[in-house]
Amino acid sequence: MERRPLRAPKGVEDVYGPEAARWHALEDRFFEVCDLYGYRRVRIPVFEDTELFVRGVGEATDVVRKEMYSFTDRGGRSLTLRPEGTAGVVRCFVEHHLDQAGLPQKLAYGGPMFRAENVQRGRQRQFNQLGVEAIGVDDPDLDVEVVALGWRFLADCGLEAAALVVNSIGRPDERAAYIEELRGFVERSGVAIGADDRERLRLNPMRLLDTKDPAVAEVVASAPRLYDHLDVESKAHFSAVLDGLEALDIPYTVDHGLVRGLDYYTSTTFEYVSTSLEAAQNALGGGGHYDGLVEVVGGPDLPGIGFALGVERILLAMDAEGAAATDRSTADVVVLQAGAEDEVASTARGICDALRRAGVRSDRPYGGRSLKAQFKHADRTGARFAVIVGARDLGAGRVTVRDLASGAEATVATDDVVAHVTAATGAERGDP
RNA sequence: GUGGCUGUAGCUCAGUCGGUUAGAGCGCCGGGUUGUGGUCCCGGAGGUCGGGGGUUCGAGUCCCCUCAGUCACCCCA
Repeated sequence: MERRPLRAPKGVEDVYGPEAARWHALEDRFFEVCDLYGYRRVRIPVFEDTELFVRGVGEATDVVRKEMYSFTDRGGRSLTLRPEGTAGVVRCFVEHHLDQAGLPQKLAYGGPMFRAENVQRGRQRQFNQLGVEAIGVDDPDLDVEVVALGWRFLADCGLEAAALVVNSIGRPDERAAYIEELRGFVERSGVAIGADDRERLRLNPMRLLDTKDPAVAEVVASAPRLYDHLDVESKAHFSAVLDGLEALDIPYTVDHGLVRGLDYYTSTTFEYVSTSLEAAQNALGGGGHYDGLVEVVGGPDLPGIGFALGVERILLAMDAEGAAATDRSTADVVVLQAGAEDEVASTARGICDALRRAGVRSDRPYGGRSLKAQFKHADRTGARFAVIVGARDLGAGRVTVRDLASGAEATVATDDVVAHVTAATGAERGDP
């Protein structure tokens, strides 16, 4: 039989040890902030009907054209591992008629997303996002709330080198006229257009606005601006959003060249970027309005706005800024055995169980090793106390409790161990 | 898909001009102490030198191929 060690597939990664604790802390913090803002958790599937993404995200997008993990199931259905979260949340909203539960529906989600891309720093094939969606009400103040939620969360993460970029890309009808004008302008300019940009011009001319080609960028810089083609209503909405951000002391920069990669975006769009990361992976997250999406998925004509943040990117930014990772201990108490007598083992087992039932994180060094080795194990867990169970004290119904930091020891009746330990740890926490 | 860089112990890495049995630090296990950890001392386990082929008396070292990882382009989180 083949014994070659198996490795995780390219583009996925294991998270373990202190790093896993960091992830959980980050996710917990995110949902706490969501709770503060009234966004309720929604759990949506990891795979969906392929059609959802083709329609929702858009056929012309890179995501749909070449990055989807699609497969056919045994029933012949085409399914796709979700490349992003918004389409699924909106599908959930439509399918369960959540509009009947009152608008706006404010939802929060998180989890892995999948894109068949080439791997590099800050970009995996399975990556994790945290996001919110507010569906059903068109109000610039709701835009402000969504943008603020993400901003405050990033601040909670200790990210100081974060920046907010905002833009408005208007409604599809406003864009249609502009796109023709842009295309004509670029063609008339006579600039040499590379293969990449030619493709963009054909499929998704808006993307030309963030071209990497300096010559094209120069032409685009002098091209007419989309923002100037927005009507009074759209501009009023956008300036109301800006006013709201200012009122909340959230710093932003307006970039009329900010174009997002997914087709469903309309109106307000924004990105959170880290100035402590290289440009290739400086996007911590982004979002915007998606006013046609609910209808595209088969629901009523309702607006929506949301964002998604990349967990890996936030962690990278935290590393770059030197934000401390807290490495929590895995036990408060470790119950050791001096000797292998049955009574010693069963007492140790019982004490450990009693501690756990009392809510004290407890562990035992299994494997019948030397007391010295057991102490080393206790050290590794970061435990505060070691309880030593051995024949010497057990005859008197007692065990030893050692404070691993100070070395102070107390001899305690086996029945009093839980009270002794909870009193000591409780006093430290300041509990009554 | 394209290009650069890197593959030696669990981890980080050294390995001279091609030369005897491939090393170090950390980590792990054991002992010093049969009831006491962190420090210290001693010992031990752990390697298809990414894989295959070639050159050579001799290859971790040179050449070719290949695989993997990584960074970057594109695009994004």
